[in-house]
Amino acid sequence: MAKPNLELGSAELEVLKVLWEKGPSPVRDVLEIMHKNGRRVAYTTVLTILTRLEQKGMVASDRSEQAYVYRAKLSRQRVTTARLQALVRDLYDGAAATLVLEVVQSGKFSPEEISQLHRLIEDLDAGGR
Amino acid sequence: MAKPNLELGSAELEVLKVLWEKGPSPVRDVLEIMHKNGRRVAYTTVLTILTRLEQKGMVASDRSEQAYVYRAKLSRQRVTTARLQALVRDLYDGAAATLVLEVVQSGKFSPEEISQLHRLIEDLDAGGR
DNA sequence: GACGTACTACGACGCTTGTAGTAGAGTTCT
DNA sequence: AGAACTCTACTACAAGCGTCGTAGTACGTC
Repeated sequence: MAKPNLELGSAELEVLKVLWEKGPSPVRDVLEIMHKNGRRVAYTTVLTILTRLEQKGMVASDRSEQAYVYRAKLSRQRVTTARLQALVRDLYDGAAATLVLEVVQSGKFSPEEISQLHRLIEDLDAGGR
Repeated sequence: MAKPNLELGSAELEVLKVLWEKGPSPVRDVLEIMHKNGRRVAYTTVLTILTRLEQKGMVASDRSEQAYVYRAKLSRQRVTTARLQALVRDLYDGAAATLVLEVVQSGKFSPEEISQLHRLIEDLDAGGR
């Protein structure tokens, strides 16, 4: 199975996100959700994006109903980790810890998030050995 | 001061990375380092990229020597955190901890790195409250 | 069966990015 | 001075992406 190229534009990502959160949806629904999120795009724009995503193998469509229903073929986690790994690889030569260090030090995390991270890493540290 | 748009293409990022690691450099040096890294590009390509980066305000050039010497105007950390934050915002509605969880679970960290992260987060957790 | 409505197919356009060639200006060597 | 070399400015071009219009098709309603 060919590894799909996981590079996505911002609009493509936004459409995918709707699919992840709402599950398989027709174009109309995707459009409405994007409108609710403050993104003003035309119906045909969403359709075009979905068509392109399908060409890239990232979504699939079913035509049992009147309109095509699109669903994501890649999990959010898959896309996320691929992107992060690319970031780590490109900018840090693979030193993931360094990146996390810088990110955490940037101070953009709330205290609750830090606690959450703390627990998270602790579990990993304990479970991983 | 206008907040620069931190969106960068992969080639632009690669050039910036050289400047971060080697410090201010003329085009020729950047080119040679990229060649050493296995990236076969033409001199003029690097020049074009640097010129564009300068237009975007991400690098500056000095002409005291024969050739322009370019230096990065943004720190690596700045770019990294901006990118990560964009990722978190776009894909996770701001829930950074969730993202980190997924990344760490992806298993791309070595035990040492996990320990390192552990200490890191612990310090933050202690110091932050 | 004609009409309105919804959906899809196709094409188009402008901007960005990756890539590079060519021409011209400046520097150096002889 | 002339040749060789280096550097920059300008131009170009293809691919990718965000955006959408238009035209055609299918379906339900009067």
